[in-house]
Amino acid sequence: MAMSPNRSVTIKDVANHASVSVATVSAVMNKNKYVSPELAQRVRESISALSYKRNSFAHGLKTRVSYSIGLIVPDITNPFFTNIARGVEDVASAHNYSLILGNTDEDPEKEKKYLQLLESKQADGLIIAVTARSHEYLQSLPIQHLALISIDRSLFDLGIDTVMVDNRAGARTAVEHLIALGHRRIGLVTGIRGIAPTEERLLGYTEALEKHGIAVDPALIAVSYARVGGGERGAMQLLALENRPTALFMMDGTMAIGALQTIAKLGLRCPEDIALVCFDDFTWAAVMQPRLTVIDQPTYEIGQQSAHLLFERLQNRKRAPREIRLQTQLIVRESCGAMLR
Amino acid sequence: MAMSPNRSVTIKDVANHASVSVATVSAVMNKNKYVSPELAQRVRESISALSYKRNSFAHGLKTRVSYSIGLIVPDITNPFFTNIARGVEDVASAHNYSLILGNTDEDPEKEKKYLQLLESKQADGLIIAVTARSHEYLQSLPIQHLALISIDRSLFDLGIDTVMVDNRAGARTAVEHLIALGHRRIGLVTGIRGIAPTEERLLGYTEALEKHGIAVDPALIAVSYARVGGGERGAMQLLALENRPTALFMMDGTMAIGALQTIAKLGLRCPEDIALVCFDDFTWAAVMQPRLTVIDQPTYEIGQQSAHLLFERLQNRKRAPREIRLQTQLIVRESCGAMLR
DNA sequence: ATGAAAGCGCTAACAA
DNA sequence: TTGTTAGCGCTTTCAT
Repeated sequence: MAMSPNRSVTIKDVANHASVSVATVSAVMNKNKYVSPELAQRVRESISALSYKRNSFAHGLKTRVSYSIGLIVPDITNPFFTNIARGVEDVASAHNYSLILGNTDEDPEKEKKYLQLLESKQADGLIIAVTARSHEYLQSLPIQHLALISIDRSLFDLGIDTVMVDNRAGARTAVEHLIALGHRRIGLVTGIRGIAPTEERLLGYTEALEKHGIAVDPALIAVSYARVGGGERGAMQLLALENRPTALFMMDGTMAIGALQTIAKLGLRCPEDIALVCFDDFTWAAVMQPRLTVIDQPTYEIGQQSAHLLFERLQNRKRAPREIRLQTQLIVRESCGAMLR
Repeated sequence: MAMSPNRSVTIKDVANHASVSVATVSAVMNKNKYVSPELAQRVRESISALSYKRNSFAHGLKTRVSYSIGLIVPDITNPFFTNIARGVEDVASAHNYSLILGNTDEDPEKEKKYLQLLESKQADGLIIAVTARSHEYLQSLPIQHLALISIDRSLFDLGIDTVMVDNRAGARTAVEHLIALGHRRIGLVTGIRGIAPTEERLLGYTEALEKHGIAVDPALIAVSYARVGGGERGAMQLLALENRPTALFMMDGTMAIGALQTIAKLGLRCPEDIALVCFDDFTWAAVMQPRLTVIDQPTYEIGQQSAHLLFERLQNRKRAPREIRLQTQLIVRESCGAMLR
């Protein structure tokens, strides 16, 4: 597609300009051999005079390192992943690595496509929130080449470094908070099944109910997807019930927005008629109506830590896989109704 | 940093496996030469049998195209840029290009660093929201190599394709809306100076006031930066005035969040005591308190269009530079006080 | 219709 | 201490 542009400055040009060999130029650039101060100086001057920049194709062809890593998430537009991306990018950039971004929309086919792209680009590493049942692709990857870090979803069983949140505890906390507030019929709107956050939060929800002797009513569990529209749909399903829940636990922040809209559309009030708690905090949570009670996830840290893990592994391929579980935090605001007391 | 991994499958392996020459393999991959159907088939089988993926270093070294483009924005965490990124990524991905992301935080030094990174990575193109006065770097870039598209901020004067919004009209609309609502003392909180959105919106603000015979009061203009904290600070500066404004026009959505918080902190109500209009809409605008009256920018489209422009230019380096101005849209909700009537 | 081989720009082993 | 050169995997001209 792109037309071939004219030649740019090569290491040979620098060598000629400084009247040294290309090996010498290479040596000063990589500081991996002794070069006399005078020559080194001359080379540096030529480099800046010609504003030479190393061709990373040639460099990578030789060394097999690309100085770039991938980040594959379902949707960068979800603030949860936006903040993760920022965290990853900040540490990648500090290591002089560049970040290649991909959105899967939870579609295994798109995931596969990005994986192949990154493989052919020889990315040194990859941080990925895998889609549901995508493990077979991962297995077939030349994993020894690509340092792999799983985020949000666990691949620890496959021996892959993982950074995620304690979903079960988070969900338990949320539901117990609602129970403490007197709720017995607590509706749950989940994201897609088959990914760790959904399954673990589901478990936490169940545990909390059982612990307090409340039977789990399958009718109160709506399976949906992590978008505003998914929240609207899931909330609608539950609130349309004859014997509708008095509280809603939404598994994702974007879904909580949707739930709020559905509640309003039905002419109900939150928290007076329906209490609401959700995962994910927002920068603007304080100016929402009602102000959301949330299970806050340390999003930026997830990004940071996963990138750290990645660079660690790049340096030591054989260290044992690690699973980092970050803690969530209940932030009580208005939507749960606690302020009503 | 990364250790050298073991060899992967090369074109030579495929050639051996299919008992043909590497030239033939290359020909079937690139479909640029006649290859007999039988050989082509054999090659294709070998490729998938060995799950061969072309080494993009070698490919790029030869062809000088990297199939990757850069996107440099101030902060991906600002929803305005998040949506742009999604738009860019979607079309890049459709072209089998990958997207390299960078955040500048409006710091010209960071911008320079990314520019160099992308140059050495031989990115085929770059979509950038330039920082204030960064034009000298851009000039020194081997622009003939790198297709450049400017977004949000204009570089059209430099002959560079530009996609932006009609800031002046947007600001005028916002301010006239406030004037129509009876406001005379309209405070303005700007982002950093020296970038087109700030300067053009400032112009629109001034024009609207003058058109209605209202003198521009410099005390009502606070210069700040596009973050929640920047909005808090800017709003505080204006609301602390003895003769404080009755309405606030915030140049950015994140700043509007900050303004709302400041208004609340001062014990004022929006819109009853202070009316508010801002640039940028949010997915969750409908569930904010108050619901924000905004000048909506077509963020996703900015991303899409800029990427289209980029691929267009990649195909035709010499077409005349184009400036695309997208229109904004006033969305009247509660924060302006229009609903109070 | 297919293959041999040069060469893209760089690194690193080896020579001098 | 510095330079010569092979070769990374691919594309493409030129032979055959």
